[in-house]
Parts: sequence; C-alpha cells; structure tokens
Amino acid sequence: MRPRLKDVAELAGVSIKTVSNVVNDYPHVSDETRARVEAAIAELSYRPNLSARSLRAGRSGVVALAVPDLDNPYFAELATNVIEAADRRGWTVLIDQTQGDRAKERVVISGIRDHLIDGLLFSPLALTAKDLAGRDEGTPMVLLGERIGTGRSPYDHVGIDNVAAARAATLHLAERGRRRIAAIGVQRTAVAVTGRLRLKGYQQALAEAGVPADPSLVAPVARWGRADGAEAMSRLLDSGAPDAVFCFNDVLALGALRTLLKRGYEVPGDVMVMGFDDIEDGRFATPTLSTVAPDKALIAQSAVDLLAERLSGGTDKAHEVCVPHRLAFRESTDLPGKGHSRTLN
Amino acid sequence: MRPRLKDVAELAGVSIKTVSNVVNDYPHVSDETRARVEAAIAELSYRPNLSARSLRAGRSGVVALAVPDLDNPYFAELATNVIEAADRRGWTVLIDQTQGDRAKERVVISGIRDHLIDGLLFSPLALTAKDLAGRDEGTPMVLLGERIGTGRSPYDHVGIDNVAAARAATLHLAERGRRRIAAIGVQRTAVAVTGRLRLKGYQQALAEAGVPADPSLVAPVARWGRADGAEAMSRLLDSGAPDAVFCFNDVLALGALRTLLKRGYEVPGDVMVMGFDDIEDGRFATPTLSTVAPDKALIAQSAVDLLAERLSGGTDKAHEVCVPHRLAFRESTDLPGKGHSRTLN
DNA sequence: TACCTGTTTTACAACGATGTAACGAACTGA
DNA sequence: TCAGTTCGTTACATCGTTGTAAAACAGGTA
Repeated sequence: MRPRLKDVAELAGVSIKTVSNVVNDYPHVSDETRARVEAAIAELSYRPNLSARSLRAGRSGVVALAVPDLDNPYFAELATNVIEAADRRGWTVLIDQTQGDRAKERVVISGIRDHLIDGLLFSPLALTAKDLAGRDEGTPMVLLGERIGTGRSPYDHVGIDNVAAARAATLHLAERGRRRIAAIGVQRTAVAVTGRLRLKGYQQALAEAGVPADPSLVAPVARWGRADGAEAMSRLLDSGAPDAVFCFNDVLALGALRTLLKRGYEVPGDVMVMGFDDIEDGRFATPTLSTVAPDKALIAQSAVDLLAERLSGGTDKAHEVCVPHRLAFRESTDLPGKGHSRTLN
Repeated sequence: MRPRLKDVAELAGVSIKTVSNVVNDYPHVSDETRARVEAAIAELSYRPNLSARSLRAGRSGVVALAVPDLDNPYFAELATNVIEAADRRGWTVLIDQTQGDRAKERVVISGIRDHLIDGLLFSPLALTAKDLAGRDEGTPMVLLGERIGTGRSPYDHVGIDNVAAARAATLHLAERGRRRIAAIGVQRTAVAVTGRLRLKGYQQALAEAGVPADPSLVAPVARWGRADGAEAMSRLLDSGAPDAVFCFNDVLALGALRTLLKRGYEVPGDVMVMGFDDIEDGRFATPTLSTVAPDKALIAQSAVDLLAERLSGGTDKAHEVCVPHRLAFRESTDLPGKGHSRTLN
C-alpha cells in the first residue's frame, strides 16, 4: 500500500539502512547515493511510519494536553498557546477533555495512553492528592493551574499566585469606594482548590481594606460557566444588594454582567464587575471587563519547557513555576467622570 | 522499564500470546489461566504499548482535527463536539491549528503524519482545489465547512447550506422593516468561499425583499475576529448609516456590537445585529445576539461517522452531508414593544 | 490401544524503522 | 607490497504486539 523504506531501497538499488540514513541526514552518505535515494523518495512520495519510529525510539513526538473543557475560552486560549509552543519543538498535541470529572481525570493520569505520548500537560480540577500519589510514574507530567495537596509533589507545576491576584483584584474594588463587594465562584466540592485560593485572596483584601466580610455576599456555584455566573448574580441581587462583584473567572463575570444589565443595573455605576483570566470576550463586552490577566503564553511556554527538560532526562527534583499576572482595568470598574474608559484597552 | 507482554507472561508462567489473548478477550482461554494472567497484569500494572499495536494493526486509534484557530469559540465548540463523538468510538483526537494559513493547511493534507493518524477531519480556509487534487489519497479525510472548488471532489464533506442560511438571516432583518442592511465579513482573498456564499445569500435576500443593494454597505474584513468586526462596523457608521447589519459570524457580530454600543447607538433600536454560528458568548451578550445556529453536534457526529465508514472500507463515492440549521431570534433583532425579549432563549 | 474431535496453548513471523557491528573498497604511508 | 586507516554501505537484531498455523492436551468413541 504505502511505500516503505524497503520499496525506496529497491527502487534506488541500495539497502534499507542507507535510505534510513538519508532520511535521517546521517553524514556518511556519498552525494551520488544520496541523490539517487532522494529521487526514489520523491518518486514514491515516501513518508516514514511514525508508529514504527516511535516503537523503535520509545518516543512518539506527541504530548497530551488535558483540560476540563475547550468551550471555556480560557482553556481554548491556553490550548492555542500550548499547541504553538509544542509546535516550536516539533511536537504534536493531543487533547483530552475531562469535564472536570474526577473519574475522567483519573483515566488521564492512569497511563493508559502512556505509550502513545511522550508527556502530559494536565490541568486538573477534581483530582485529589491521593489520586496523584497512586499514579505510577511513567511518562513525565506537568501540572497546570493549582497545586494539588499540601505536601511536596513529585511533579513539575506551573501556576500563578491566585491569592495575591484575587487580593489585588478585590482591593481594586475597595479602593474605588465599594463596600459591599460580592464574590462569585466558590464551590461546595471538597476539591475546588482554585476557588478556595481566590476566596482567600478576596477575604484578605476585605480585611486589609477594613471592609466587613458579609457571608451572604459570597455566592456559590456548581460550575464555572456563564449560566452559573448569571444565576449566582441573580441570587445576589435578590438578597444582598452588592455594589461590586469579583468573579473567580471571566465567563462567570460575563454571566453576571448579563444578569445585571438585563435587570436594569448600571455597570460600573451601580455595580462594578471584576473577572479573572483575561479572555478575549471580556475585551469586547459592553462595558469592557476588568480582569486579572495571567500571562497565558508564558504559562504554556513554561509548561512545554519543563516537559522538554524532563524528557531529556534533566532534573530530578520537581520545579515550581509561578507565572506573573497583571491587572487589566477596563470599563466595568471605571470610576465615573474619569473619562478614560475608552483609552484603556 | 515498563512491563511488556513478555514480563507478564513470565510472571504468570504462560506464553506471550496467551497474555495477548487475555488482554484482547479472546474466547479460548481457560478460566484458571485467565485468572492467573490477570493477576500478573494487575501486579505489574501492565499497559499495552500503543505504538507497537498500531504498527502491527496499521491503525492507531488517533484521528486529527485541523481547524484554523481554537481561539474562535465556534471552532472550540466544534472541537468539543468532535472529541466527544470520537470518544464514543474509542478514538483519540489530535488537534492542528492552521491559522487559516495556506502553507500550514497544505502541510496538514500532505500526509506527513499519515502514519500516526487513521483519519483526518479538516476545516480548511485557504486551500484551493488544486492543493486538494495534489494530495495523494492516503488516510481518509472528511472536509468540514465549505466545499472546495466546483467539480466533484473525492472527499466526504459535511456542511450547511450557507446561502440559504444567510438568505434567511437577511430576510429576517428585512421583514422587520430594515432597508439599509449592511454585511460584514467579505474577504478580498480569492479563496474565501464561505464568505462569498454568505454574501450571495445576503444579496438574494435583498433582491427578494425588494431592498436596493448598496455596495457601500458591504464591509470587507481581513480576518473573522472580534477586532475586525469592530473596525468594520466603525467604517460602516462613518460612511453608510445602516439600520441593520448581518455579520458572517458571531465574533464579527460581537465586535460590531461593541462598536455600536460604544458609539452610543441603540441595538436593536437604531441598528439590528445578526450573527452566524450560535456561539455561547452571543447568548450572554447584552443585547443577546440573534444568529444562525448550525447543528454543531450533528456536524461533528456526521463527520466522525463518515470517517468511520471510510475506515471500515465502506464506500467509494464521496458523501455530501448537509446539516440543518435554524435561526435563533434574540434581543439584537427584537422589535420594540413586542415584549418577549426575555422569553426567547 | 488406536483414533478422532475439540479445546487450549504455543512458536514463529510479521508490522516498519533504526542502532550496532561488521564488511568491502579506496586510500595512506612505510 | 602490505598493514593501517578512512569512508560508505550492508546484514542483522530489535522495539512490543498480534495473526497464523500448528502443537499439546483432554475426553470420547471404536
């Protein structure tokens, strides 16, 4: 069917290995032989069989990226960055969606596909430290997002300082004079680490700003989707009358924004809205969405670099990379009369 | 390093093939032997090597999905659906981003990775019929989105009736009394098939509704991103004074919406906005975005099914699947006083 | 006992590519 | 002329799995 080294070799009148040497650019091949082989390769339009190569080499050139859900623009943007960074190293990316489901996340780390992939970039949501500990260390794995568990993990990790970021975001709202600052995004599940860290930053900021913490202003959600944000905002408006809301990610914030506008509130006048992630949607919402902007390109690049280092057998101790973030102040937290809502990007 | 069939066989005291038989659930293995082998598998936590398997079987269980850009929510949602549909068949999906770049799209069909994947689902933007014709038919490919070229193509294809959809969308605007209906999304490049089809539908609708076509109301864009939509809308407002705008996809529409609101126009009062794709963002924009809603899940499912049929050596002639779409009327094209903006989903 | 039937298990050869080691040929220098 | 050194090329084994065909075994019949 498809041409193999053998077919090329026969056509060129050389041995299989010589063709292999040409394909792999080995030095000691005479110009004349090389030309003949290349002609044969072109004529048959030969392409190496990657399965055979990876069987032989023990490497496939494929890495897996496991994320909860590509529908969430944050993960879509992250995936884009990862694919680009992997591309620069000649790797191909295979994508798994876990839906943040613990069973699926376990499958991802179970190593079922370890022989197909050289490494794993994993952004877990529901996984526990125990799940992780049970993994037999086969293919290298780099964790994205939250650290799991409190102890030392044998895995490389890339994340941001969620507490500091959430604290800064909340402080920003307090500095603009808001006193009833709500939070949307805590989850009731035991494993929602990210949410807890952002809540912690939120609480720290309130204490620091001397704003009394009102538990009724903390709105739990089941998941981090637009509908959840919209629904949580609705509950907050019915009960707590906030004058600002810090949402633990941007899609929650866009959902909350939708509810506010639909119910006739002015944003930022009546209620300021702050998000987290800096997805593109937020930059084109009306009002544009203030947010915490993690350096997604750097997260992806760092993760790929860490994986590469581990693949080349480099380090033994686990690396911790904390990627910087910045705050993007846009219209949704703009003070009236300052008149620069349109100049901020 | 990792256990192989051989290791399991030695531990269980049977031959390699017997272990293989157990792993593959072959019938003629005695219960006692099976139990012993399974114990050994568990003890060593053996996992089959997929590279070897796919070398042997000529199948890898991996299919590639090539899309322009995961950042575009339409493709992210499509990818989600494809991954789910593939999952149901036990396939893994590997994702390529082409950026709509012709050179990258050529690489995708060049077959460089054909040995790694069993099939290809490809949503091309810039590819020409000539590029396609030059492909040596190795792994099966299903095209998503537009048909390429006019002649008969040897490839299966899944798409929607763009002309009809665009026509219906535009007619909807005309029926609501708008006469200066703009269009955003035509592209100057020779290969932008989708844009041309939607333009055709737009023009047909104008003719049908007896609305004179004003070329100054057709705004070209370089790409189909939010920023392009925003910028095109700005140009339209400066020159043409439209009272409605049909955008060839939702992110263009969201960009246009942003410009309208920023410049103080009322939507839908002053200008109605209609999109195409039905991405989730549009359902949470304010106003919510009317749009053409293709059945993305069915697109993904059909594509995967077609691929499966081809993989099982089924058909020889190319299939054409036209997936139905519906129109989602939301607030951005709502007539004032009708009072049902909130009941429409 | 010899023979057949059917089940269970095994040895062996692929799949396609590449590292190793060895080979012949063409040179060098004594 | 011959050993020693390159250089270019090759045969072979191997990566881990599975299809094929045959061997081993058990049970039943003549």
